[in-house]
Amino acid sequence: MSDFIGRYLNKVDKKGRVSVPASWRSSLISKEFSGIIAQSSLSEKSIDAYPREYLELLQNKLDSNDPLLEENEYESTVLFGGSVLPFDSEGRVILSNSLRAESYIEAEALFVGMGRRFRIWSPKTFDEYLARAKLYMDKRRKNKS
Amino acid sequence: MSDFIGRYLNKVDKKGRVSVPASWRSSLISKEFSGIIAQSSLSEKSIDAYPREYLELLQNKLDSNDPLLEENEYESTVLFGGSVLPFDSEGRVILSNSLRAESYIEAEALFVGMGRRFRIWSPKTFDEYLARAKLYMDKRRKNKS
DNA sequence: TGACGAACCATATATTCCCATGATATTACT
DNA sequence: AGTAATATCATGGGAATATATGGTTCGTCA
Repeated sequence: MSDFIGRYLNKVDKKGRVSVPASWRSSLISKEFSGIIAQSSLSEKSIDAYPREYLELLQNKLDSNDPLLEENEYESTVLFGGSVLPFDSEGRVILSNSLRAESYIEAEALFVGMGRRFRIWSPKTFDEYLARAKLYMDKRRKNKS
Repeated sequence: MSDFIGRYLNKVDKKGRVSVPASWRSSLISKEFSGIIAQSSLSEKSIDAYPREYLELLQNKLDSNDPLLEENEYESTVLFGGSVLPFDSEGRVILSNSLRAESYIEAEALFVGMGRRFRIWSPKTFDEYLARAKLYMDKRRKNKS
């Protein structure tokens, strides 16, 4: 079930193209669509990414709700209103200018697995995040007893 | 399943024409009708849009209710009273003056997927909406435990 | 006959595909 | 084990194609 594991650093070329880690691709390929769904992360300066199947699951959940309720509209917009990034023939995707700008990604993109989904970071921003995460984990470890 | 995913920014020419994202068109083409059903959103300053099939779904839902109830009458009028916007030969639709005025759309139209339907926004108005939506989603994320 | 809308045509732009190269890892062989 | 042969993957550039966009013409209806 955990499709996206590990950390991969790839280059972004001047067209904005970047290779998606080869070992992840099989989880991102289906008959209907091959590629990733991406959007600026709500909580971090990074790109949230997931397979399209993930959205089908959400769709099922949303179908049983009232589509005209405001909260369901918010959800639909945020989840489905991201970017669709199809693979090119060598398994790359194009990160649009806005996606790159909002995540501070320039020449290098760091793919970080999160199980069912993954994130794409600028290496530097990720380092800062990691430092914060470690601090949090440390505090948590000491409080617990 | 989820036909309308992603976000596309297209230009509106002086005749009010705008291209519908090519990847969405196949979901909007059928033998009976090719184009979109659109109307000013009830809740937001945007245009609600969907394929004609979407109306069949709603029809089924309404059929299970009492047609003589006042609220069902309202619903039918609003949902089925939208504008019919057929494609021209290159996959564009014409946004009427009133549709544009009510959604503050001028030179640019932003198509935002919502799964089974989509909305057309002025970019600026959408930014404001997205901020609100993110706030809601963030609150929701934190409440969950 | 003039305004309007619909179809048609032309071009610019963006996207996708295709091929070439280099790097790295893996396997095979002596 | 050491070295050669092979395969996989990342990367880069250019050509071909699809799409978006803008303009013009034609017909219709008021």
